[in-house]
Amino acid sequence: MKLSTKARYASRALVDLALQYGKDPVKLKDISARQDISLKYLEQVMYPLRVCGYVKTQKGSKGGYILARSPKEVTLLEIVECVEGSISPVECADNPKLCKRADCCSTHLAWVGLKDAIVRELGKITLADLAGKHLLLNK
Amino acid sequence: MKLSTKARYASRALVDLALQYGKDPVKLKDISARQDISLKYLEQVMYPLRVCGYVKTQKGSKGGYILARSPKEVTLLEIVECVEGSISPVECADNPKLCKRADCCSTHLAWVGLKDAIVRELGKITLADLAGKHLLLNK
DNA sequence: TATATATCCTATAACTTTAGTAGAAAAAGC
DNA sequence: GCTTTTTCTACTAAAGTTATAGGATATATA
Repeated sequence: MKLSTKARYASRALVDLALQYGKDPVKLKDISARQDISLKYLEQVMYPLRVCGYVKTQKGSKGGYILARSPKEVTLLEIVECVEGSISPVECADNPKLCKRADCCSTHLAWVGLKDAIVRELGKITLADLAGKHLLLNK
Repeated sequence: MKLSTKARYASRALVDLALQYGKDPVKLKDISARQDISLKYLEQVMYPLRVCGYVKTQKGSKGGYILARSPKEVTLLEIVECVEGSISPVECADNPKLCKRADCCSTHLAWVGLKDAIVRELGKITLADLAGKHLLLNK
């Protein structure tokens, strides 16, 4: 039940971008330095976030990344699911047809409940929340 | 954020045992057949559950496994943690010292919240709940 | 006491995922 | 044209997952 480093790095990178929201594009090199994440790896982490529309990019000199949506509108749930795929702890919670026992299996119900709890928790945390907390912790 | 098959198999095996609670020892061979889990793999899954004291065993002919505690007292959280280790989605939620950023990192707080949500959800589901649901679903 | 049965324990192997490196192409600003 | 930065693909090493296999040990019963 571990979160991948990709999901953790993506979350930290987007909080970093949220703190610069409305300003000039942010170079990955800078995020890489601030967050202690390899630039080359960070590039790969950002890729799906751009495809999903969470960030926009500008190439070349003076280029970089900017948040494509308001920090208030982006939740951790979206970020994690964009990078990792479904947050569901078991395949059958997303698609009961994958398991022939799903309709008579009491643990199936429990895993669905677990998934719902995770979705509720991550779905209520926005980048704006995290950016605000960051400012509190680092003032 | 996937649950391992070991955790899922362990849960199903213990629900199976809960349904026979108070009766004779149950052979792994029977659980294996009912649950469609390889006998040899199931042996490995059960091993930590015995070490943690969730099941007792009797060797030899007429032997098998029995639940060592009342189904009402055993939660999914305990089962998953026994088999997988900590349920925490990130190492730093269990031990902040593992990450030097922990005390100034807003995502750290979010992951701790996520862990708490998971612990709350799995901690409230007992084997008795699951056995009861099983009987409802299969009557 | 011999036999059948079941658990116990360790080793190993195939497969998948994770985490990261590398390099070159493409675009943009100066 | 040069520098900077993103873009895209390929590759690799290490770790984790999901099993299978075989023999040792213990127990009930004939």
